[in-house]
Amino acid sequence: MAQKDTAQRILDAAEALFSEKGFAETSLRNITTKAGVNLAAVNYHFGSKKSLIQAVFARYLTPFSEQFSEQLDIIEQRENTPEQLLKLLVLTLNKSGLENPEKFGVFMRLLGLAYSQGQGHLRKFLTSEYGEVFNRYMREVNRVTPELSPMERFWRIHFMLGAAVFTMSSVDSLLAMANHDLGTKSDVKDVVSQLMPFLASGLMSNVNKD
Amino acid sequence: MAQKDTAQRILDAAEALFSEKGFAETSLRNITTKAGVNLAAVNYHFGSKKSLIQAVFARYLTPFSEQFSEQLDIIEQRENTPEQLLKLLVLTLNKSGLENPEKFGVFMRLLGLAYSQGQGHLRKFLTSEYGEVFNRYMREVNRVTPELSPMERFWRIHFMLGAAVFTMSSVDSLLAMANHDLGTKSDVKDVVSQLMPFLASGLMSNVNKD
DNA sequence: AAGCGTTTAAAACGTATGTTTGAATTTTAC
DNA sequence: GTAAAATTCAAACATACGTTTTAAACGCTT
Repeated sequence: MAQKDTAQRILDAAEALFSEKGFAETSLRNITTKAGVNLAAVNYHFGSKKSLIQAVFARYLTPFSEQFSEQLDIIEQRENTPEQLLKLLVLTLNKSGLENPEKFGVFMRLLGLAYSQGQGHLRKFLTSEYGEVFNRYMREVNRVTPELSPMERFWRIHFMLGAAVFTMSSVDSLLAMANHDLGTKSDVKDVVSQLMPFLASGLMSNVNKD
Repeated sequence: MAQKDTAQRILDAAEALFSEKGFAETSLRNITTKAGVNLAAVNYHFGSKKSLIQAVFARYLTPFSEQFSEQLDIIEQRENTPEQLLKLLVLTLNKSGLENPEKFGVFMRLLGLAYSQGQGHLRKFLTSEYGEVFNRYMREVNRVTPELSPMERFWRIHFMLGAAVFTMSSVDSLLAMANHDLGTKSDVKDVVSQLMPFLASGLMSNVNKD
């Protein structure tokens, strides 16, 4: 293959621009210019803009879901706490190429976009491709929260998802704001370590734990 | 004025389409067709698409922020609890034309879009127009959570914001999903009454309250 | 080094967008 | 009732988009 990394360059440029401006607001000309490749290269390597969007997600999610699946094999065979289940998530994120805080923010922003700008084709692609692993995780959540009614559990999960995705989507700008206004020097790790007890506390709200 | 409600019809159509598909994905031709008005009417009445977007937000936020400001006048002169401050928010929402659960979902979805698809001009418009009221509310939050460090408070507020906006953005489809899967008959009111203790619990996580 | 499949390149295509125009129409005001 | 102003309308404008096309350049195998 001549200059094998053209597809990679496109993916890099696309994910950066998507996470900054969204899918519809990012043109193929934007992407190819930033990537330093010809306009037609996108359609040559990926077929269409839609497929490119899916490929951007797949590059993150495929290694993640593989790692996650392995971890699920383990924890499915032991008793766990809600905190452990949360920790498993961030641990797996760190193990699948997302240890870089910058990459992590980009990924979460893309995840947020998948929800807010979900273009139909993306929703279908994600659930058909990664739905099974997600369901396995949810089964574990059920196991560790037997005190919650199905309705309570359903909504609290979504509250948690919202807090995580929403905050992490703009974690860089929020960090800049916080560090400026409060004179601190926090980073993404600090935010995550604040987020987890928040989520755990919300999930177990009104549940007597002793 | 000839047929005074043309601007209103445009706003109605625009807010519905924006909340469904986002700003960039909604064309002026979409909007004017749905509104049953001429294409040029948007530019005649609002000047541009950007101004139309701002007008859609203003129609909700201006009455809300007025109501909210009055409520702040009251609670600023007494001691409050975190729960009361939360309740004040949903109470004011109900008092400013958002008591209709359907409208409420639309508004929250727009709010989510303002974050994820924030087009710059929107961010500037919102902070310059409603920033002051927001700051007054934040000052009250500071007062009722003296146990929290500024950093803890900052992040927990954003976690709460995320949980609320994210969930309420897609509250209709989530409700449909929940009611179908769990065989329940919940509505938006029920979700809000589940959300509030979740948020309060997260906000006060690790704070000894006795 | 010749040939062949793969990749890049420039250009054009068709379509859709936001906006502007200028005339027709309606409403308002006197 | 008529002139003036405000509004509607159909049409065209210029621009940007995703995609396709055709030819040139490249890399590998023989």
